[in-house]
Formats: sequence, structure tokens, C-alpha cells
Amino acid sequence: MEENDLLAFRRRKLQQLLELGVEPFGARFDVTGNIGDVLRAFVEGVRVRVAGRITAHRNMGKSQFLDLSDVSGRLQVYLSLKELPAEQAGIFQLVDIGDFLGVEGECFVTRTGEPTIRVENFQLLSKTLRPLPDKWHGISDVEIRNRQRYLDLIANPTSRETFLTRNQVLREIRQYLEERGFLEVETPMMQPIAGGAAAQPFKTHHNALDTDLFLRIAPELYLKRLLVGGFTKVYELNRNFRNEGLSRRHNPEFTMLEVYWAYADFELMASLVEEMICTLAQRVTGSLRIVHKDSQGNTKRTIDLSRPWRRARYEELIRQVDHTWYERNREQKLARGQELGVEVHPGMQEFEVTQQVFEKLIEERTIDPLFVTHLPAELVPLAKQNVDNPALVDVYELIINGQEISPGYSELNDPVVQRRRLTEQVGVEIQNLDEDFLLALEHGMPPAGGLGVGIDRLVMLLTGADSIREVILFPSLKPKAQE
RNA sequence: GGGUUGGUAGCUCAAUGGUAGAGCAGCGCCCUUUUAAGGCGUUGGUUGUGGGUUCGAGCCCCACCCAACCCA
Repeated sequence: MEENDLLAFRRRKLQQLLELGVEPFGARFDVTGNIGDVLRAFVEGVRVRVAGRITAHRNMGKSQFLDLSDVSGRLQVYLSLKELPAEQAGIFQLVDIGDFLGVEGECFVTRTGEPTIRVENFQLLSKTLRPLPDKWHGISDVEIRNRQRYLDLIANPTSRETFLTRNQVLREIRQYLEERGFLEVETPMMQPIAGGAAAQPFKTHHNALDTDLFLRIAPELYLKRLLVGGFTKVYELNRNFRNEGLSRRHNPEFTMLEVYWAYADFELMASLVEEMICTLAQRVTGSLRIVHKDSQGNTKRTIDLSRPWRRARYEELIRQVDHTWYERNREQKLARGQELGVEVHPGMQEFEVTQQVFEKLIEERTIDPLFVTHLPAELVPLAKQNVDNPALVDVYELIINGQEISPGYSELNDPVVQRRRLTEQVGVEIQNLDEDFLLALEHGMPPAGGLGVGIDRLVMLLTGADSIREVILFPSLKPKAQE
């Protein structure tokens, strides 16, 4: 690799530090707290020890001001080269923006009112060999932000906030469910048959067993086995993997919440998720009105999460688009679909044409929360059929901000019907039928409600992120070609 | 997979087909309460990669790589 001057200067300083007997990569340094802690507990005259990365340097000659930063905040420290021991003053000449520094000193407030630490001694905790991004403009290149997330986190406060929000969302979900008696469980991510959803799985191989395994596309079939086993309230909050393309809304690995509640139904699950998301929004954003802004700070959209959320049957919504829709045969639906400007092709089955109309003309245009209920049975093979109309299933699909946020079912627990409906779905590929799951159902599963929540999309909703890559620390990207 | 747009200094961005620039960062000097500190001086480039057109290419053409957006 070519060494430019910026790198050469830093390597030279590293060498000079070694010659002075200074360990350039530091060691344990006991701190009073992180930067946020020290700022919150700031009292003039109190001695503190604090560490962080140098993110700014204001050189006034004998007076030196540095900003130390970590994820919790930024703190100014002051060094007087005249007051520091000569040895330390010499080492200071070799310190750069980007280095990690540990300092000890007294809290004071400057003339301009800034809380500051008067440094009595410092330790270099890590020499940085490369320059950091621009202090003012940060990093705007989306590719660098995603590939070198650490630079994004250093330079862009909104990125830090997004990931802190994500953490808070996960914590609040766990707390909400634990308070209601749900038990967190872990089920296999590597499965002999990837079931529980319709998606292409990633394939891998177990050498010792000499058998192919698949990364799970959903935990559903294992969580239901736990209902068979006597658990009544379980949830899993972890990664699923789907072998599909990348887009603004899709990452091959994504985080999913699934919840199962014995003796409940889809209506109860809808109420559970409605209350959960409102609780989250209130705690995380402080409001039920979620405002999304563009980069200029203008409001793009406002999402009103006020309860109760609208519930409407699938058929009713389709009829609002075209009140004669269900009186048309397949060919007429295809023709009408084309008129309405949705993608149709001649081989589509009737329910698929209808689903296209639903996705393009209803789902994508729905901003405030909407529970769509009673979907066609073909779309959801793992849900219970409606007692009055077996062509429909007792499910909801929650839509917010034009995206599916959460599905919920009255779970199908009839092993005979389940076998038939899975067989219809997989067609001739009987080897994909999860016989072990059907065996479990034959041992008896209680009627139950289940729900899923796409966590990445939920975080997008709460933070206003436009792309799933903004809410995943290390999103999937095409690897850079090696030299 | 298809279409559109983009890739220039460490970062943020300029540059009619005619000498590749600025701010910040860096380097040197001055400055004892600054905070996007300031002042003076200064270094830094295989313009994503590979071809082509041209007297001359960051700019035009072709292919490829990577990304963003839209579509499938």
C-alpha cells in the first residue's frame, strides 16, 4: 500500500513515542465514568479521570484545548503546557486528533461557560495511524458509512442515535413481554428443513453429520413445538435469513420478533402488538405522533399512532378500490388489474392478482396503522381458517408507513388440515414437508395466537430512516474485490 | 436481472475538451480560557479500473468494478 504523507507523519510520531519509552497503545486506565457520566456529575473542583477519543484540538500556544468524545458525549479538556511536567509536554507534541487519551484533573468552567477538565497528567491510550473524517462535514458517502460503520459512528451523531434507539427498542420489547409473563426462548437457526415462511433459504453443510442444513427463514415451527410441550407464552427475538436480493427494505439477515400465546387468537394478538408499539413509541420518541424529516429538516410525513388503530377486512379494502372486484372472473380481474396500473401477468392465479392490487393500491398508500384482517387462505398456510368462511383465515396484517410491520394469526393446530395446506403450498416438493413438525402437532397443540414483528422496519418507522441499511450496524453489501 | 445517476486530495466539494482547485485535516511558525479558535507560510492527485477517439480527456465513446435510486 502506498504511504501518503498523512500516514507517514503519524508513523513517525509512533516511532518517536517508542523512542521516548511511551507505550503508544496504552493499557488499563481506570475512569470515573464515561464522558456522559462525568458531564452529568460535573462539579467544579472535583478531580476526575476520564478517557476518550480526541475529536478536536484548539491550539492557543501555551494553552491547549481538546475535545474528548465517546458514544455518550463530548467533553473539553484543557492542558497548560507551562504547568504540565516537561516530559508530558513533550509527549503532547506527538498526540493527534483521533488518538485515545486518558486524563486526570480537576473540573472547572471556562470564561465562556464550558465544563472543562484541567489536565494534571495524561496517558496516551491508543495512537491512531489514520486521519479521521472531517470534523464538520462528517461522512456523507453512503458506501463508506455502511462499509466502515465505525467512521460513521465517530463522525455522524444521528447515526449514533439511531443505533442507541435500536437498542432501546429491543430492551423495551423484552421488558413489555416479560412483564406480561412471556418467556424468551432460543430455537435453531440451523434447520434441516427451512419452514415457517415462503422464502429461499441459505444452505450450509454439517461436516460431521455429512448433512445439509439451512439457515432459518423463520422460527415459527419450533416455537409451536414449544406450545405442544406445554409452554403457554413464549417469544423469540433474533435473526432470520432469507436468500433474496438487497433493497431499501430488505437485508438478507434481519431481526424478527415472534410471540406465541396459548388459548389466544389473532384479535388478542392485534391488541397485544398495538399496545406494545404504542408503549415503545411513547418511551422511545416521547410521542405517538412520529414525524419523519428529510435531510433539510422538512417534514416528510407524520404517522399518527393514536389508538384505537383501524381494523378492516381484506375484502372490504379491495372493494373500496373496485366494488365489483369479486364479481369478476380471473380474466376480468387481470384486465382490471392492468387498468389500475398494477403488475399482472397471464399465469397469475386469481388470489395473486388480488394480492397485487392490495400491495400496490392499499398497502403502499397506508401511512397510519391499519390492521387488515381475514386474508385469503392461500396467502397464509399456517393460520386457522375462518369458521364462517373457510376461504379466509383468521389473521391480521399490520401496515404502517406503507410497509408490513407485523402479521398475526389464530394458529392452525389441526394436524390433518395443516398437512393438507402445507402440501398444497409446497406442491410436489414433498421432501420439504416438515414431518417432525406435523408429528408434534399430532401430539396436540393448544389453540393459540401468534405474531411476528419485523424489528428493522419498526426501527425505521421510529427513527425515520429511509433505508434498512441505516438501522443495521453492518448491512449486507457486495464484497469489495481484493487487489 | 433492466434503467437512471454518481465515484476528483484523508474528509466535504469545485473545475466550456486546453496548466486539476478551495475549505477542513496535515506540516512549519506566532499566540495562556478557545470551542467550526485566529494569524502567516506550506505539502498533498495514476480524477474507480482497463481500453478507445483527439494535437490535447476529470469531461466524449466502449467494457468492467462499486454505490445510490427506480423497476422486476
